[in-house]
Amino acid sequence: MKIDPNSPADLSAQIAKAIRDAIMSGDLLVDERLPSEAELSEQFDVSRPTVREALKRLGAQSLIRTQRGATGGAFVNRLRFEDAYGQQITTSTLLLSMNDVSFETACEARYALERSCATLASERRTADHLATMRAETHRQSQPGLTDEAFCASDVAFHRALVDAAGNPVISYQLAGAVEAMQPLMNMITFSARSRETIVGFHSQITDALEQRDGAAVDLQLSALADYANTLAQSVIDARQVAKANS
Amino acid sequence: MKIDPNSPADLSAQIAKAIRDAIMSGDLLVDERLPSEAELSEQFDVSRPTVREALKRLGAQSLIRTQRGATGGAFVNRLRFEDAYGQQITTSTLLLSMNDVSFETACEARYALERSCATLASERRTADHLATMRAETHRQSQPGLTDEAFCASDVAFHRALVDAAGNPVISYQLAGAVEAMQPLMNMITFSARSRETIVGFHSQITDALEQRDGAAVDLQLSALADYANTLAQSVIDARQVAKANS
DNA sequence: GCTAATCATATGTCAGACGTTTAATTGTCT
DNA sequence: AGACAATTAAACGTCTGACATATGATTAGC
Repeated sequence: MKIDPNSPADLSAQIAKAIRDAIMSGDLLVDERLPSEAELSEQFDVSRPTVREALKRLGAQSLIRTQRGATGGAFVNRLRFEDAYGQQITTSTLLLSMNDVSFETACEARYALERSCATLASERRTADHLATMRAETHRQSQPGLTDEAFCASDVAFHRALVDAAGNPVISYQLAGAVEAMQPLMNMITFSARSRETIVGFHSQITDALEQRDGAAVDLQLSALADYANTLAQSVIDARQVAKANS
Repeated sequence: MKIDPNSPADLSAQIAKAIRDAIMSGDLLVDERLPSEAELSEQFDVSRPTVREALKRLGAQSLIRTQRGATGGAFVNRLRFEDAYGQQITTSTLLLSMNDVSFETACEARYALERSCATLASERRTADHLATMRAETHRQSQPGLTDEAFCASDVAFHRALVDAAGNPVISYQLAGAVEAMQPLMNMITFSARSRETIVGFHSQITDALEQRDGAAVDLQLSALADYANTLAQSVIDARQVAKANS
């Protein structure tokens, strides 16, 4: 673990990189304790605040955790899927909003990826998954639900579908694709009729999953994707008309 | 933007959260300049090092960038897909290695997700994509290639396939799934014969893509996934035998 | 009017100090 | 001897104040 002392600036970035590399290469194992901040500052020949900035960088990526007290310090963190979800969702959401990704593109990506777990999900779905999906579908049919709550329930439904595939890697990768859509979905005002249509799709998907009919799940997801796009397009059209009239 | 001054510790985490929320909610726009560190430390009523730690956290997530000098400061960063790739790959790789994800599970996820862009890729692939894929396939058939180089080329091939779908969101999501497999693939010693088989799959996939035959692409990917699993299984079996004999 | 020196601003870094948390050690009492 | 309480030490969390450095803006000089 060494850094270049002559390079212009960003010592904390260099230190963070050195430690990150050590973690990724296996030089530092999970739950291993890093030297104390004082020791690190001596090793790298920098001040303690600089070391701390480096450690905060790593902490932000969940690569380390810190503990106070006598036996405290910085420890290599076992990165758990649940921990990574949050970051994944944050990043995906910002990517969509900051790069003017169209609803269509995001929707296409989401459903293309989600369809990829239709087969696995129909093989492995448990009663729990079905129960969650039915419960969310039922919630979505309640009158008086706000659009935000409807969208949140929609996300929960699809999360259950993805989790039914029983593959944590898939669940992780799709967390971003599914959840990052929520802000885009929120621009849509869901009429009673469109909610009814979506609830219908959800019911059919759940039924197909119960019967372990992967092809039918895939088909319904595809149809749902088309419908979501239609809804979004009508919103966009309406806005254009409004703009033209103003 | 306010924080709770009575809470026990981790002021920098609270400040980072406050700013992160401001960015995600749209209160802070892309390329907007944050107050200077001195101003922030006054606003939040903390010292400058604490503010700096918060800013480093955000910098680690590429949410902000900093610039030195008179008109410098911290700016809300436009998160680009290319910037996000790196983090995505780092996180995915660590998730696999730290959670004892089996080759089978990772492979299943990777190919399930990758197959989801078979249809789109066959509709949208350009001559460039095909050229890249053929070039990588050719490289893979060169004798004397190290296993690492073979794997790297394999990744490049699949990246081109994914990019052919022409959807940046899909490319981003799959970057993690595809690249994170590389360390796992590296445990396999590719015999001349197994390389030949893989090259054969790659050729057929490229051919199918050229003919815009999405179903065939899907089929070949599926077969390739099976073959990769077979290879990995033989490595695992061989190790078990070796262990039993030792 | 244009170039060059100066200045102001803001980040990058350092040194030293104090507070707080936490576990281990020590000391005392039963 | 054993259990509980007080002390101590290690480490992180934070603060203050300072200096170094980069960079755009300003000003002086030609």
